[in-house]
Amino acid sequence: MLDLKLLRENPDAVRAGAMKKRMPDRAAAVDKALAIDAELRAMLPKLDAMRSEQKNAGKEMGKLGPAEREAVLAKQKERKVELQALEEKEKQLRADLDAQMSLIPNVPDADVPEGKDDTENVEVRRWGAVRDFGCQPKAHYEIGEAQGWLDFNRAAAMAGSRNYVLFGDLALLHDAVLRYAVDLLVARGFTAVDPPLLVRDAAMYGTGFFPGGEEQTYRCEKDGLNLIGTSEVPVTSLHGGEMLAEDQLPKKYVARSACFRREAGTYGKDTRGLYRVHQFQKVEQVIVDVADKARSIQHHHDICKNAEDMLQAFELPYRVVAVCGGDLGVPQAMKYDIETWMPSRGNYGETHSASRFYDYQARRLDLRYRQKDGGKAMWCHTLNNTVVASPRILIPLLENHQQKDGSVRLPPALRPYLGGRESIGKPVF
RNA sequence: GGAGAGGUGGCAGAGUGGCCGAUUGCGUCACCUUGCUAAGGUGAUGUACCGGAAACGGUACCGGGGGUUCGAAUCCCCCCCUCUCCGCCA
Repeated sequence: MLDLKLLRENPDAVRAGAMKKRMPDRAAAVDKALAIDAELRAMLPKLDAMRSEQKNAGKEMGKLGPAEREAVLAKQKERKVELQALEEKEKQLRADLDAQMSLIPNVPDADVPEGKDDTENVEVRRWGAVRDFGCQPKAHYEIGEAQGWLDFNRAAAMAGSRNYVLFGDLALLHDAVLRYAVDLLVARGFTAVDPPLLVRDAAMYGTGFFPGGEEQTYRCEKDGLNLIGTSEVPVTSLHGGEMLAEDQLPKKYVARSACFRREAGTYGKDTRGLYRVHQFQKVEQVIVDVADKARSIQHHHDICKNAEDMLQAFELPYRVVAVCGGDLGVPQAMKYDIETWMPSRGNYGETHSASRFYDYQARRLDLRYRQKDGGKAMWCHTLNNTVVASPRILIPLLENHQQKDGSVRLPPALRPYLGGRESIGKPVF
């Protein structure tokens, strides 16, 4: 949610922001919101005055004698009818305004590149040399199925497409990367969190996934609950409705959770393998801090570095891209994606997504803090980034570290999590 | 699933129809006093919105939504949440 004042003072910037995100419908919400706001403001002074009159006259009544009382009472009843009509109108306008406001996207920062979709994201930096295999490397699913680590058919039979079963050492590797990610972040001062996976609409709305993301979300209609697509939702919502003290900030959380996505509208896209699946595990970093743009940007770099350090420890080549306007979501002000080299795709594939929101989520979540020394109540700033999402990260791990015989070398960082072994798998090719 | 008790400001906790935007305590801030790891005194201290250059004035908000009433934190209805007891259960 944006500040209504920003909308009034600089509607062009907000409208241009929505257009930069390639969301013309949402840009239209700016004008709708302003029109409703104008109508509301036109009636408010009159409404407030009427209420004031009504209130004062009512108070006086308590002190009046029976005769005068009758006269005032009659007058009051008249006013009441008039007031009720106005209040009905006010209520409607406020509801409409709120609906439009919740559609208006966060304004992308100046450092967000222009562009229509992910093909126009701009590379910021690159790390690691892409390995020359000297032959066609195997895809992760070829290695995984040959090793008996992966089964898509049985998964599809019981759960539908875009599902998988991990077995044996791959299941252990899956757990190892997640555990490594949690340990890394805990060592850097983050607090581990195990959050709810089923949340109310308010949490989806508060983090900006609703309205708009309903089609991507599994919903338990009976209970009015939603399966999270990322632990960003419950973790950012943790302090929703609270008034934090400035010296409690920043809050730095690292959550490991299952994530669920319907992937509606992606039929025929990334159908093979572990890239696009309905259910996965993710370790997510979330920061809640004071309303300071420079600090948000610093955090943004820090959480990117956390993810990059992990990829470097995994010895996986990656690049960081600045996500362009057209590929940016509704609530983000700026986003970096980290893409890891995936030989089977012959390209970098998205494995991480680091976003900063400023106070956009905090306003929706009613997430505030009080400034030190008796200062004002302020909306917090929020950020988040993937540390690791698996099984997607298993794609580059298997493919980049595969050996000729189909076994997979383990980077030293992961060995302690797999009994000290230097590789997994037997010769299969 | 059944029975009961509750949800009030940063926190604790009063308030059962008008004198309540809300006693009081704690916390916080300012000033004063005094000094010896401290204490005491005085005052200020919610959020949002509207009008205003500002001072300030006004309105709304006592879990959420409806209703009764001239008037609701207070009465009625629905929903949500928390706690206790019983049942069931990984």
